[in-house]
Amino acid sequence: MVTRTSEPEIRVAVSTVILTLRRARDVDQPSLALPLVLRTRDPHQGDWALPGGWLEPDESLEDAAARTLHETTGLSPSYLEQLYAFGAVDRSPSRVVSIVYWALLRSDEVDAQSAAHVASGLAPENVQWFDAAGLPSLAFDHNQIIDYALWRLRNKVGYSRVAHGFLPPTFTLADLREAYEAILGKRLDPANFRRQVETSAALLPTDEFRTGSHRPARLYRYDDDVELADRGPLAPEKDVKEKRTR
Amino acid sequence: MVTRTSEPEIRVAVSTVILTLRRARDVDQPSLALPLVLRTRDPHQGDWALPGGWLEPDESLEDAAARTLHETTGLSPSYLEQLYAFGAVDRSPSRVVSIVYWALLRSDEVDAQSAAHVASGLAPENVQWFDAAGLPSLAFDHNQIIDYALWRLRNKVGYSRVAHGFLPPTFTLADLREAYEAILGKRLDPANFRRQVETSAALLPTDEFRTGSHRPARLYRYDDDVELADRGPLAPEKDVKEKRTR
DNA sequence: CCAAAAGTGTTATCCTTACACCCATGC
DNA sequence: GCATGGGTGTAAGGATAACACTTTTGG
Repeated sequence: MVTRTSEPEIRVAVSTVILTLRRARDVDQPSLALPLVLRTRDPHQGDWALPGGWLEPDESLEDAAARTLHETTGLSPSYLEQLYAFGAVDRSPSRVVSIVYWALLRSDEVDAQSAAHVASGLAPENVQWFDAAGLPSLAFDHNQIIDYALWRLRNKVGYSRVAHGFLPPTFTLADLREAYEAILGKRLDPANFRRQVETSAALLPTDEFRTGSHRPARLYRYDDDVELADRGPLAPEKDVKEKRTR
Repeated sequence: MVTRTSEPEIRVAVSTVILTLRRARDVDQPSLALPLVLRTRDPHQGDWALPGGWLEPDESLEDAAARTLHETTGLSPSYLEQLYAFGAVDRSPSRVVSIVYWALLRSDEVDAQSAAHVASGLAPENVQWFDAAGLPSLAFDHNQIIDYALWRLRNKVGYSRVAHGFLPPTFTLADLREAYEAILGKRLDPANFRRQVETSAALLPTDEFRTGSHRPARLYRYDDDVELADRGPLAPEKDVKEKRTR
């Protein structure tokens, strides 16, 4: 067996596709949006790119994703999961292996965290939010990466509760359905949607109702006790900790 | 924005969980097995570990997985897909980010390639095949990694044709069903299984039959023209090339 | 003929889908 | 009242699962 040692010219970076569901003015349907960072140096100077940065020796991949995302955008996601490791030789002039994560965040949290980021005096002028449909040509292979993240989100919304990442602790079934519709890009029957989420038993009804227009709608919350094996043996540590303290 | 540069102490490794379906003596049901390599140095000297090695600067992640797998075991898989990037700080004494792949290979190819590997004079005594059920305690986090690979295989067999990786070009429906049964760990109704794969339209019947015992069984082959979006926008390059030359 | 696997038929059940319909509130 | 979204009912269609049954070979 030949023993080899890695050369230092391979660097490890992390990037994050962080999505939110925002309701544009004069549009009733919310749509997916994500922040991009304007590159201020080569390679790809002047192009938009995913927020990210280099992996530090003393932090895990997920920690690095959360840190670099926060440093560049001020955001702290409500959901964070590894997407894929991209390592083609020619994806960057120097050799970079990028571990990409995807994340979700409520739009009101985006607003609050962005405001706090601006108030802290850091430079936000390099960050801009784009509608996920109709992106410009991005730096590196980031268009392909975002396509893959959106595909994963569309897939996963069917067998997990990732939509939770877009919603406040309590929400109406119409809120949940709107999130599903925006993710899947198609309208869903309200009656059938209600029965499907009810039989899945992942939701708990509360005694509260949202009033303000027409018939009040019951508020629901997610049942944290429901086991869902959407990540298999790679259980997120957060869940484990939550269970321990219960 | 703070600019950081990665320190050279982070190294990138690749490992591969390569599975085969082998029929043990005196057992009618085939079972999943995988090769492990005995570690000859610290850390974890004397423990069994996944085949792998360091990423070289001029090769892609997938190329590195195929190369290190071949160097350590002599095997060339029929199916190869990225599994996950593992990067916990404490998973190794030095900082190593491991990009792990999972792969499939027919047992007769395993035998042929292993024999060729031995004949070429390389050291095979460090490699041993283990039944996927009932592994010993392995080096690093490799037990967890294998659990995740098996989970992915069980999931993916339902909506893709990964089972193809265990089968020769033509095969009977009983062959295919045996592969599914071994992967899923449960018996399947032959009648219903037949109808499911027939309606999925991923199989083409041939004019040949396998004889030798009882009623001859028709041989089928996979229909390469069937599109399956099991990897989303990350289409393997092999498929693209095949389409171009068609 | 007999055993056993290949292959077909049938039925119950569940899930999905489409859509009619009633309910409760703001205006 | 009436428009509108919240919520229930219902029936058709398809997928699944269980299992009886027929076919075709080797011995």
